[in-house]
Amino acid sequence: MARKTGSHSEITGPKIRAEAQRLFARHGFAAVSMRQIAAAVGVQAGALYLYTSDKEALLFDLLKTHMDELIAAWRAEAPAGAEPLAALEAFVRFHIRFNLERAEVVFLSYMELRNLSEENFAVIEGLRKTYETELEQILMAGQAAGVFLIPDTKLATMAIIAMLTGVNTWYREGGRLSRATVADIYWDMVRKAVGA
Amino acid sequence: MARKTGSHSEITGPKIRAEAQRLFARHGFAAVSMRQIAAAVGVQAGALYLYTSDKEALLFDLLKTHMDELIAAWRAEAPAGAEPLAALEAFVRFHIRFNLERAEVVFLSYMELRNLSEENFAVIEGLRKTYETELEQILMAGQAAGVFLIPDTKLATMAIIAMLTGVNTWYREGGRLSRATVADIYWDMVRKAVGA
DNA sequence: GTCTATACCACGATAGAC
DNA sequence: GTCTATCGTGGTATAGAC
Repeated sequence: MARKTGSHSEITGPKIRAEAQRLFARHGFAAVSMRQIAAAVGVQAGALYLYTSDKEALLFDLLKTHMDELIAAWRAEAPAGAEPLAALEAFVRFHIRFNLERAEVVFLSYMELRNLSEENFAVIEGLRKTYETELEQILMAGQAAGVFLIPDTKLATMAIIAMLTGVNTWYREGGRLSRATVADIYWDMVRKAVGA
Repeated sequence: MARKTGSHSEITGPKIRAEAQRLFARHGFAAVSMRQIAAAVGVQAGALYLYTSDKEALLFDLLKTHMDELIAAWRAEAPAGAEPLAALEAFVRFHIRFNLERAEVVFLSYMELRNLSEENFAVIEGLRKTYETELEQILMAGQAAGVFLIPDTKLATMAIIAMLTGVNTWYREGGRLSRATVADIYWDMVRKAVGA
């Protein structure tokens, strides 16, 4: 017996997060209304509050989950005990691939931080810092081993991450270059930039 | 005889743009109301419409002016007939300096493009493309002359601009490094990245 | 050129029926 | 768990007095 209403919490919860992510990425957090999200999910606006305490919590949940998954994915993939050069190459390829696979939420992570409360902002910033430190430690190890020639590992960390994340702003599926080719080219530039 | 009301259009116009830029950069275009802008300027909300046709036109005016000034400033400063290596160094130092000097509107240019109408978006994108082409031509000239070793000048253009613009996300006045030192370090990394 | 006043609409969030 | 209905607020933009 199909019915129009009833219990769908296992479907509705993830669907709300998915639609919110899509709409926030497309139009911006402040420009998207709870009514729009509800319409995209197929429920009434009031029903959203069964799954989230308020609009900001919805954004924070998306960003927090993303950062946790980013760090966990890198740590699962990082070659243990590898030489700095191999570790750096792994990082470059991982960052480009992971960010292209999750372009929407990556975009959110860069654009919508200021819509978080002070406490929630600090949480996301801390996770971002944790991720950046993973790269910086590779650079420092390579510098100490004499295989990299980097004037400042802190600035090199920021420069490399900005450069890699920038791929998301112009890459289009089905364009001139495949993801693998883009990764090859960026790895070439990063390798040279650190003097390896 | 001072009077409370009267003609102030020569002051009010620029003041509206300045306050709008500050508020848009701080809170995001969609999150700032016309009432907030008016309050910061010291007029009533309705008075803003003497200077702008609507809220989006205010944003477009800021971005268009910025892009025009960016391109004009670079063309005024670009060393005429210089070697590719010198031209690239000039570009790197110019981009970092100009963007740090105008951090607010640069931030807007990256964050608020989606709040423009289709036509206005195309105008800004065209100007951005024009600016990027200035760099790409330097890279192509150096590649042709054999002084650069770049796998793909298009990607190198995007990578370098992303890397340089990224300085704006972390640089704080009075921090560990001066602007000049930051420019030195970034120039070192860019120079190596292009194989020079 | 700026003001007050306001039209009109959409917002986030909640209450209570089913 | 979802619905309808609604509260209170604040949004953009305009009208008309001064």
